[in-house]
Amino acid sequence: MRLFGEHGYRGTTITKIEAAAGLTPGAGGIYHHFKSKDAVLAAGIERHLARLAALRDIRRILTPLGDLHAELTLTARYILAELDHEAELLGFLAAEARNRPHLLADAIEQLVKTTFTGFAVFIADRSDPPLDANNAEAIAAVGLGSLFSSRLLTQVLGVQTPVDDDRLIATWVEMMANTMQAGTTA
Amino acid sequence: MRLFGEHGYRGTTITKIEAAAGLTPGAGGIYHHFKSKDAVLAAGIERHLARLAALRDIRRILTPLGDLHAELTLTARYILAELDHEAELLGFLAAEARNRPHLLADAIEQLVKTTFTGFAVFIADRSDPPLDANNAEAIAAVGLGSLFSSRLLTQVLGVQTPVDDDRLIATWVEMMANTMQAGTTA
Amino acid sequence: MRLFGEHGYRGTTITKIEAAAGLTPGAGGIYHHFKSKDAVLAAGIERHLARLAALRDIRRILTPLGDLHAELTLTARYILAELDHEAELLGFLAAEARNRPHLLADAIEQLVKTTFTGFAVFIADRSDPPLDANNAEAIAAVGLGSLFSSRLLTQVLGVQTPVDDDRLIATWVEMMANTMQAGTTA
Amino acid sequence: MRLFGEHGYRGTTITKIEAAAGLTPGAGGIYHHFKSKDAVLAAGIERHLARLAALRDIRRILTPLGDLHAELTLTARYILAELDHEAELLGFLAAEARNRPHLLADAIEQLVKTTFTGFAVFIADRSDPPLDANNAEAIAAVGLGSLFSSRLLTQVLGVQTPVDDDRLIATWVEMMANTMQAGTTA
DNA sequence: AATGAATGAGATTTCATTCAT
DNA sequence: TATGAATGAAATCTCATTCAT
Repeated sequence: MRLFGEHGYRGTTITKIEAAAGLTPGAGGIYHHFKSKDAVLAAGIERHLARLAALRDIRRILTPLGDLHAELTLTARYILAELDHEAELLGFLAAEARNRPHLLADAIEQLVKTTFTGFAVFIADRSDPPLDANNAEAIAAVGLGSLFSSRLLTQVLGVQTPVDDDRLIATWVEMMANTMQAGTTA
Repeated sequence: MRLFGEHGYRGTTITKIEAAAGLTPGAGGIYHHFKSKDAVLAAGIERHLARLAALRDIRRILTPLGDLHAELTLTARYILAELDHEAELLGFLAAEARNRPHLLADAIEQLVKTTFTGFAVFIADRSDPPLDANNAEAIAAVGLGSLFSSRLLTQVLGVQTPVDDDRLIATWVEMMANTMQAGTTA
Repeated sequence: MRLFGEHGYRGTTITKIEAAAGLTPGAGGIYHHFKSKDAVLAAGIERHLARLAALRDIRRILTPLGDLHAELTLTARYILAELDHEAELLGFLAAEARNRPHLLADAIEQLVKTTFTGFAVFIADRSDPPLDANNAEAIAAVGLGSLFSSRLLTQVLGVQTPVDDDRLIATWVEMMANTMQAGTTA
Repeated sequence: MRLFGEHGYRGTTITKIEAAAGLTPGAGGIYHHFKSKDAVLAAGIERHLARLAALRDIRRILTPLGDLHAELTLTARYILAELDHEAELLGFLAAEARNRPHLLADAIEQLVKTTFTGFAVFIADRSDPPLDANNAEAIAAVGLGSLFSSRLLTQVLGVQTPVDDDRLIATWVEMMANTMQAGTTA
């Protein structure tokens, strides 16, 4: 998966995979373990998905601490950490999402959608006054977008953001908390 | 560039490019116009960069209208429109950023950094009370991130976001305005 | 087709074909002329079939000469000559008929069936007294079988028959004429 | 031998043979029983040859019954039955005769020549008036050819003959008897 | 400027065979 | 005797690039 993440599907040759796995390069040794190059990738994605599934429900870490700022900070840190942990998968998704949708649709679903929904529910619940689902969804989109973006820019596009994590998180928490407490959106 | 954006560098064969350009596929006709496949790509990127350069300074559209909400709405629309317009380039960047950094480093700089800096200056100036550069930068990062993310997710990862543009922009404007007027950050 | 006839489908490597065609062996040059190895074979078979089609109707050479012996001798010579001419195709058919029925079904039809039917009609017509279609068919099967066999044994199985063509034909003509004139079959 | 007959030499992989033999496919288990793939085939052919050797002399079934028609019918049935019984070997011979003559030359000799010689002797003896060896040989070639052909066409080329066995044999017996009793050949 | 044709390099995959366990 | 694992060799096919016309 490291190779796939770094060089994309085509760029990751069977020969390189074999070399990286300690097999004689070019001897076709992986074919005793996987049916095809596609199958190697599928197995790699599967492994990542299994891990993601274990952490599927973001709400598990969104337990009320009584302090909204603390909760938001924790959430932000958690999401960034997760994205970092799945950097390989993310890089690969970015490079190949349009080429191999069949393999990746599920991976993307899990990486993005559940997080999004979970966060929207959290926002609706913890806002004061409580927000309707529509507004909560929109706020979740804006909020998560900021965090995703931070990693997509660096990990996918290779841009170095001029704001470090601590500052980003602090600002983000402030903005989210403001929004959830003022609670007035269109 | 459409081909490069859709299929990546390796996936875009010289033969396909020739076919798309009205030359006989496989006859090597492009080599009368470009020195190599790399040169075709470089020229394509160049063209996009030229266009971006013309729009380089986001501040040109951030002229004070007197109404912060209106200004922010305009800004958001403009940025999303720009990202849509450069979808091909964006797609290609995502797929190949790690493979061909030499060609793309500049493109990315221009696409992201200038927008970012310009927006940060706008935020610093229009906040009430005025913010220092540090805080403005962090807010710009969060704000722009949301917008970038919206396009990166759909165009690069192929995820369909459950919030449409109008709602996203409205919410985003609200949050940004709140932040810029309350002005209290860590 | 010579190569396919001699070494079968798998035994005829693209590399050998290229070498035989004056291309650099192993450089994939045929792929500018044929889509795949299968297509090379298909084109070869097509060419043979076109030739067979031109000679499709054996009855054209079975014109009445007034002399049954002469007619039969001519027929035998003609059929053996045809089989010799299509030796490559025949060899290939024998080697691959069970592996690649899709490509070869037509070829076999033309090589065998039309000859068979045409000959049966001739027998029915020229027998004295005339024979019904059933009997004529059976005699055609026995008669053509002898001739086919002579070539199948040598060309396909590599057996050298101890009887030369002239003697074989003379005997065959005698037996056929006997049968067609005595005319009593079960 | 079933595999070799169905898929040819190259098409029959060691892996398939192992699977069919109840060994773990791909583990190389046959190499404890045979030195090489060639040796597996050689042993298979050997076994068939042993069987053929037992039946080597067609004359054993050509014992005079006093009734020529009956004797010929029996002979025809016997030969067709033998060819059916050795269908696997026959199929393999057709597919590989030109590729692996070293392994098969003997097999073919035995399958064809002894039958041929035996039958020629029978014809010479039982004809009335007795025929010289030359004529008998030619008649044997024509006669056996019809029977061989019937099986070669169906088993090797996959052609369905429009004449069933009973009718074929009846006609064949008639023609052979006619010839052996009229006895006038060129 | 365009094309038909070719080619070196390299990609994925298959397979007979070997070998330590 | 059987197996998991590996490997050299080779097969089909792709592709960027060149070149004479």
